Amino acid sequence: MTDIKSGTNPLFLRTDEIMQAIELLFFAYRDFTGEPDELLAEYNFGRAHHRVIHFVGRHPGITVSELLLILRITKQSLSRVLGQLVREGFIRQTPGPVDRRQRLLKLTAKGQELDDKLFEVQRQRIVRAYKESGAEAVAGFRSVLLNMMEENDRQRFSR
Amino acid sequence: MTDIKSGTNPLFLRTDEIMQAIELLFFAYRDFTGEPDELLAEYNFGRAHHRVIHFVGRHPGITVSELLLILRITKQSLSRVLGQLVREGFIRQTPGPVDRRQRLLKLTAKGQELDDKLFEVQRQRIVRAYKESGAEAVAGFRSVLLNMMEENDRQRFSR
DNA sequence: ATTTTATGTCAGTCATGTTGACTTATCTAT
DNA sequence: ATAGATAAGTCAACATGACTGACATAAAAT
Repeated sequence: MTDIKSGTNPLFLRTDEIMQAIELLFFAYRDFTGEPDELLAEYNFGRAHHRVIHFVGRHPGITVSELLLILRITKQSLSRVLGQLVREGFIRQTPGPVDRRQRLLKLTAKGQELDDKLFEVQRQRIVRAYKESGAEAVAGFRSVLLNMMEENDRQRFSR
Repeated sequence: MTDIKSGTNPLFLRTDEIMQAIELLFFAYRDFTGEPDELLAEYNFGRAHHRVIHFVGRHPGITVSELLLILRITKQSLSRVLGQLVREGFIRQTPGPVDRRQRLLKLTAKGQELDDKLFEVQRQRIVRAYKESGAEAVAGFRSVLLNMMEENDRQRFSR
């Protein structure tokens, strides 16, 4: 049961390797979100706004409940940031053509502009890391992260 | 300048690949922190407590200012969670033997026990992801995350 | 003796999450 | 046609974890 104690444990599964993985994720995620956070602060927005802009940008016409499923937060939490984004003209809501209870979400030109800016700072960091690591490493990076997330979300990445 | 428009752009640097990287990090990090968060909630602790327990566990005798440098938060923020952990007997503070202004931090047996529990849930997720991806993928994963973080923190991982 | 450093504390604010209760409009099924 | 379910929104209260700014104490360094 405890791989830790069995001598046959492959190197990459040893305790200190796992410990390093935990810290790698902590430091990389902290820096990955740091630059966008600075940019968002200029708009008096936070990371929650970023996530909404990102997923609406990626899925134009997404409904509120679909967005809630992705973000895994309550509608009250979403309501606050989404309300701000709509009031300030970053996101537009249109009634669903089939089901008129739905509010389909889309970025406005202003919202798209912010989305582009946010993407650009993250793109630069990722491109640098990808270039320095090479195509093969990138495939490994993708595989490990995919296997680390809950199974039902992995489908988003199948092609 | 814009690699996006040049046709010579390698596959793994294309816009949609970078976009996927952003989402991979979001979903993987969300699930990576989800289980520890549930465990911590039983103690009325949050993610901030986890980080303190983790880094004190990894660096017994660390000083408050060293911890602040790693976490990149203010001492007032640290003070609240550290104070709780000390009052509730998870961390012990001892005056520095050389510089008596310092408070060297160590986990108590109780703190070590929680650290072990937290490590175990994260270990299981990482081991699963590592096993399913293989040793080569793990090397790529490490490389990309290392190159994604700020340079001065990379030294922690050099061996 | 003075200044700097390590740590801690008080007070107030902000962003982002939570629970619970309730409303309105609209769709679905009997 | 009506009853119930669903999509979305709102009000209120609360917790966590970040922030700024001001100030206090003890010990080290100059």
